[in-house]
Amino acid sequence: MNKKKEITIYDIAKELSFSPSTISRALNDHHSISDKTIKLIKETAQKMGYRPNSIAASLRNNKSNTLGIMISRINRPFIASLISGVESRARKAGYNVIITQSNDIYKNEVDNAQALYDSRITGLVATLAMETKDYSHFQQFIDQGTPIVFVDRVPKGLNAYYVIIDNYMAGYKATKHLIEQGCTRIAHFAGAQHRNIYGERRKGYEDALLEHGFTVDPELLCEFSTLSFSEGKKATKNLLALPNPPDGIFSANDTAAVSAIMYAKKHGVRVPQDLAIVGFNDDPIASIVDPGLSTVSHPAQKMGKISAQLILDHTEKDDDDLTEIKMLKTELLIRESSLRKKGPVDLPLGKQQKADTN
Amino acid sequence: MNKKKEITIYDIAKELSFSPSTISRALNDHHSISDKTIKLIKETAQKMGYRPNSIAASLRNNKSNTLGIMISRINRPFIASLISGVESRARKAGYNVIITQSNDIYKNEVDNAQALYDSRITGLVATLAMETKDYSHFQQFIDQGTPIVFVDRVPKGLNAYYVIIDNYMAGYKATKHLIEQGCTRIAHFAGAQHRNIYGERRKGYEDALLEHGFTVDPELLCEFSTLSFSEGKKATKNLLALPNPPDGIFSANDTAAVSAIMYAKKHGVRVPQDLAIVGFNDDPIASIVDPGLSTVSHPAQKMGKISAQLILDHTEKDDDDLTEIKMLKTELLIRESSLRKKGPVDLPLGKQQKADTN
DNA sequence: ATAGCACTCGAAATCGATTGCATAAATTAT
DNA sequence: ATAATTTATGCAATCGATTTCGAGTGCTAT
Repeated sequence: MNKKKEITIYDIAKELSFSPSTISRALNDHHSISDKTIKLIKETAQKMGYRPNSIAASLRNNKSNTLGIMISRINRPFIASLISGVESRARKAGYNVIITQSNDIYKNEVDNAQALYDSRITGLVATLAMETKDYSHFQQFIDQGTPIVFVDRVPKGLNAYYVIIDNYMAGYKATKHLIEQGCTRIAHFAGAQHRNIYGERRKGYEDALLEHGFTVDPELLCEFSTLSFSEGKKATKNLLALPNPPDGIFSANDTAAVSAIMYAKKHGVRVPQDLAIVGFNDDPIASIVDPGLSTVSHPAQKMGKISAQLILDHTEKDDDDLTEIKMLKTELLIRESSLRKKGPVDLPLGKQQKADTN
Repeated sequence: MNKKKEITIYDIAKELSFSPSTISRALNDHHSISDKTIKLIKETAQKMGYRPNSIAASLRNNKSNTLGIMISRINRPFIASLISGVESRARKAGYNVIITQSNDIYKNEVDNAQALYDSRITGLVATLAMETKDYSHFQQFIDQGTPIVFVDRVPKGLNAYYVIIDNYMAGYKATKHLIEQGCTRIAHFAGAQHRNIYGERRKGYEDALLEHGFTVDPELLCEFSTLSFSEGKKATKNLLALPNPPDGIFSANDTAAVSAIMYAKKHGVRVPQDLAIVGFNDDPIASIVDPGLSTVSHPAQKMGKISAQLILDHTEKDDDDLTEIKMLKTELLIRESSLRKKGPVDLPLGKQQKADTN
């Protein structure tokens, strides 16, 4: 092996006949070292090719300059944006970011929690796996005073920060919008009901119906386990085969909503005239599908940045109270998939396209 | 603060009147500790709530059980899948994964390289920023014997592993397919030419044209800096306004290709009859846009897994030769955007849809 | 002139896990 | 029965940076 020897502060100390303490202090701009000495030491360090060993520093300081992320799967637009936000904010502050994905499996989430704990992360940003119903694997972080920020899919009642959106109101507004567009039988594609976001979106849907004089028809309420493309397709098929099919669908995500649009189109059901559809998330596919999918947009990147910031701020405080809840605004983006009435609408017109590169 | 004291192997040692050495060995199933003692120590560790401090282990072992990832931006389907593959393979082997994104900016890439180096990562998986032309920030890893796996967007001539696809052949086949579909004036949306993937795709395009008796018309060669949606739209507009507009486009990514489809549709140009289009990557939008976008699919997740595996395998060898090149197969997925001729085609029919969840 | 203070810097302990060397006991081989 | 192993464990150094005590120098104020 041809490994070059690594330069440590001891090497610099020997070179300059200083003590390692002085080197360390100089490199960290400690006030008790003269400017001249600091300059000399930094220049020498540079010249010798010194690079700090952050592992050693982490051990000594008992903190790792690392944030941990627990998510279901990276390969989803909302999640990718969330991570992106966490990473960019964290790195600006000199923190690394470790990612772990559960693939929505509870056991993976527990294992990942162990791995992140063992890495002595400074803080944790977590969205729950679809399966997760027990939260005891988070207790170790709380016991150690390691701040947790739960984002989007969150548990109830843990001593942690929360960064969420108002799912109830978003579901309410989306359904109300469909009603205003003249829909009288509105179906709902719902996710697993023990997960807060799906339960709340559904509640918003139901309340909007009830407040406008409709009833909640169980026939029109489709509960999905994953809200996948194929699940959406199958549900759409069933709905359209009903003796009294719906004329509107509010889907708890865009994937299932898009599958509904595509199925409907293929079978001669006009969107939005025969079937108006609203999704959730504003994934890239929402602005690509034809007709464009009306949907609820999350500020995903922003949620990530805020999550990272909460942790960074927390480490500078000395109290261990962290019950702050940040609820961010969503926006109902109205595209063609739900726009039946011409003329002015009292809601903002959604963006039609999104730029992206590769 | 209410932090519980952390349990270390010293605490276990005191509790059981063993030495810390014995505790350490027992927890690692060292052969020189009796089964009985191992069992006792592990049970006690469990009972006391012991959790290993991987930072301390990393310092002592001078390796971190961490892989580093350098990518342009997470928020792209190909990249997200790549990361997903690295993460899942790495975690199975007990490694953490640190992500860094450059946003295609050279300076960020250099800074991220420093941060990853300072974290003493076991290995690095990297795809280059669009801007990057100088590779000296990778030298420090090579000097230390830290393996680098370059994926997709790779530099030339560094002592590293490579995981790539045959961009030349993919570009050649895509163009040939358009020719076979009857196109006679085929445009190309090209990316920055100093980046290998875009240069190679273009070369494949040009050679396919030449070999089939066409010439390369500079008017039809559009070089993009980012291959974004808006860039694609503008280029399509220009092309269609030509006195002699193209009847086919091979785009080096899907985003620009989809923008071309949407622009053409909006302006009464029929796809594929008047304008056949092939993209690259098989992003989710490719199977959502109408007509479905023919495209070249990458095995992104697999590339990630292979990259992680190369590093894991490398750490078990003791030679420092790492010039292995893995070239993976791509597949031309033919959808409606390029399918002019009915009847049998000598290429496999692409998948029409992809499932995803949220 | 001497106490008081600011400024520079060093010695040594510390963070927690690992491991080469040494030791002692137990088992096997000759 | 004695030598040769094997088994089981401890001591102490080590990884590299940080930090608590000090200690020494030079300067100002009284």
